[in-house]
Amino acid sequence: MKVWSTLSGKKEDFVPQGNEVKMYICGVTPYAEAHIGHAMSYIIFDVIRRYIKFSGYRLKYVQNVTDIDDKIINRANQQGIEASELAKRYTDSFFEDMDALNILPADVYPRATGEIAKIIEVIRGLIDKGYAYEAKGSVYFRVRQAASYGKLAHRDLESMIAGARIEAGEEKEHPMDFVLWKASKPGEPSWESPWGGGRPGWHIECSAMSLKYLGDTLDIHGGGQDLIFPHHENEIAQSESFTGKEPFARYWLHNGLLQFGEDKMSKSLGNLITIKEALADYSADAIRIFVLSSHYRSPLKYSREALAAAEAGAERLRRVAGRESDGGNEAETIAAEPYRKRFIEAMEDDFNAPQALAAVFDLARDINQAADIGKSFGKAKKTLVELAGGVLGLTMEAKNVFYYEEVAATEIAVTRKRDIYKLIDGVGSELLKEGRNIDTIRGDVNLLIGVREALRKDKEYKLADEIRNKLNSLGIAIEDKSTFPVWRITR
RNA sequence: GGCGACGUAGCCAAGUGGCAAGGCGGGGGUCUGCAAAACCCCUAUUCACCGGUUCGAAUCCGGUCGUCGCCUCCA
Repeated sequence: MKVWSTLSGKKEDFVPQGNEVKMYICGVTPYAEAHIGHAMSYIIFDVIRRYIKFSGYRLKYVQNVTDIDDKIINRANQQGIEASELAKRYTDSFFEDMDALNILPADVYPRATGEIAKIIEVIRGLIDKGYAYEAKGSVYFRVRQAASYGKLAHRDLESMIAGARIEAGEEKEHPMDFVLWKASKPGEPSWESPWGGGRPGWHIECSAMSLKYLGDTLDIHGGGQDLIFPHHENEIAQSESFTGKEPFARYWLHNGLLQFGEDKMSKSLGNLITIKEALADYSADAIRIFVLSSHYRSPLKYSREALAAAEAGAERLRRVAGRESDGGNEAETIAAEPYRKRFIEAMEDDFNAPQALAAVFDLARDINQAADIGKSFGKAKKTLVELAGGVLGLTMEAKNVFYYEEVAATEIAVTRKRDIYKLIDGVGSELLKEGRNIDTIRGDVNLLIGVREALRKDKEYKLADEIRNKLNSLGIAIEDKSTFPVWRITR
């Protein structure tokens, strides 16, 4: 397996320290709803994690929650609630989103506010070793002391200062020094420390948590490209200075950022679409396919067209997964191995999900073809579910698909004589309702299909087609299979 | 200003020296009472532009134009 590491700037052979891969992915600061840029990042690392497990490694996955910081405090003040309450609200919401996107939960979700003791221990160690200093109740990291500062972002201190957008805090020795412990102002959330009341700086929590839960050296540390500098650079400086061990993380993986129109989607630009909004319009599978159809290190542009295309592709995979192998000749079963091989080769090469996905789509076509001509495809379907479901994390659940259940002839006869348009109208008005309940129309739709089947039998195609067309325009698609009709809600 | 990435069909997007993956869309066909779904065929002689290296370049080198990211909170 080859992985591109930001630190070396090239593809490297992936060799973990032991057979349990230690993976740390930067989590969120819960002060607002998570947006689809977050979805992109966490889907990518979910797939990477699933693939590593698929290859036979054990794995421990840690993701932090930065549940205290300036933005949380400010927002909470605006809303007149406690910072902890705001953080909890959005943390809960974040977990809901992750679950809805079929992202496997981390093994540990440490919270900054739950790890104060470890954070203080690390800061104290850094002070003792001369890498940090206290000033007016805050503690800063002394960047000049970390010889290799800038190695991840591939910059040196000089060129960073040349950027000239740095405001030198008067308490800092050097403009690039960053805060490890921030003295709290009156009324702000505060924790006791050797330097007085305060709260942890943003970067230190990740160092403290990864050291605590994964040890001095991680195998994979990941996050969005926007975290390379300063966040991950600072993590390296803190962690390696504290432990005296290099490297802090063997492989640094960073995903490209989601763009919205011409700009990056970000909280500060306010041009974001939340995960919940996206899920209201598109299935989790569609969002995953959208993300995985581009390489993880490349930027990706959000568009309704791209999501709609992904949804159509997702629908095709769902249908394949739902096809039943009606026996067929096992000896003639289609070979799934070539696809599996292609899939693995693609993923082995720096997690080339677009190519892996291409193999999945080709396999899907092969299965459909086999199904159409009555060949057996049980094993191939199993492979499809294993790869697309298990590794790429697609649910492939056909939602809102219903099978016609036979209706008594007498009931059909009675309904045929009465106003079937009324039935259709009833179905339509329920479908258009805000909090519509599909269950309430199932019986009526089923009855309409039963009537339609009777009409077709009697070759009264005009009315039969009218029923189908009317339901279709209401968002109910009917497929007349050779055995029995299937209907689905299309919107 | 410094650092970096990218520019491939109508749209999204792989490929990084040897005949241009995949998805969506579009056109034609098979199946069907007709549809839908599925399947089959077609849909980039060409990879922003210009020049160079090479037997051979979308892929390497130089230049031009354009887009985006980071350098400041951010997945």
